[in-house]
Amino acid sequence: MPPFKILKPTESELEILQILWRKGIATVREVHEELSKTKGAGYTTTLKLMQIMHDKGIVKRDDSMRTHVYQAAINKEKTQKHLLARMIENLFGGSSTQLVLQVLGEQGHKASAEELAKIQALLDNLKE
Amino acid sequence: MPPFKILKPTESELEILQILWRKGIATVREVHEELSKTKGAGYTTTLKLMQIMHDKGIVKRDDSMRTHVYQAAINKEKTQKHLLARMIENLFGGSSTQLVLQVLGEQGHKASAEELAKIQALLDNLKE
DNA sequence: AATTACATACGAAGTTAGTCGTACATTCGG
DNA sequence: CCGAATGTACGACTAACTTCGTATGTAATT
Repeated sequence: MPPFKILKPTESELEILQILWRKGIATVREVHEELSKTKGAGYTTTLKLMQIMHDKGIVKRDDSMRTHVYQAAINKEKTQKHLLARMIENLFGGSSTQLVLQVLGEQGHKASAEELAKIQALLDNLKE
Repeated sequence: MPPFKILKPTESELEILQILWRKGIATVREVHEELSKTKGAGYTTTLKLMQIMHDKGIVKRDDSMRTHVYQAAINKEKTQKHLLARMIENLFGGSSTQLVLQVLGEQGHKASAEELAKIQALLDNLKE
């Protein structure tokens, strides 16, 4: 499965990936505009990061135009699962249940009825 | 709240913290023995890391003996909550429910009956 | 046509994490 | 008492991440 060699995007790469996952496709400038809202980095910094991500295979791009158009090359859910697994291993001694308990027990955890129902369904499934 | 200035321990630091959280107190050698089970780093590497952690205030130590005795200086639950919050924000668009669904839906999620009961209890509580 | 604006490419510097070698001090077994 | 074992301290090296400046080329404006 060649498309998922990249298993550990850096923090900056994650910020960019999130924008790409949300927008689908985007130019460097568009990504940079988004990024500027919460971060103070120059345009060429964003450009360089996205070029490096391209080298690594994290993003794909269409460079048939002068202004290149980027999109994520790695799957959002798989990336989430992988990083979650790392956290469970590194921070919760390998117990995903501990993590769930920590999250659900948190103050201000708000979930809609539908979401709670989904969780309940999964839980019932696990019970036998 | 001065005791929690350190909010982002590195991966290696987390590995060491987990051991200290479990053992309570430990010498460098004890931590290193544990670490060696899953990692191939030299003794002085572990030593150096723990010295750096001490400089940062992540661990405390008793150096009245020749062999220093270390313990974690930051709270396990607070560290977990903090890093979890970061991940929810950075990777799950702020939705902790999404994260829970992701974890519970994972293949190979194994939990004992007691653990499932705890989760169920929290869930009932949320449904109120 | 000339100037301005905007795009990519890329070298280089600053930072941090992780690794280890080596020096040196203390303790222990013979 | 002497050598081996064990401890800390610390400098240095590598690799990765992030940042930016500058070069260069293309499009647009006037």
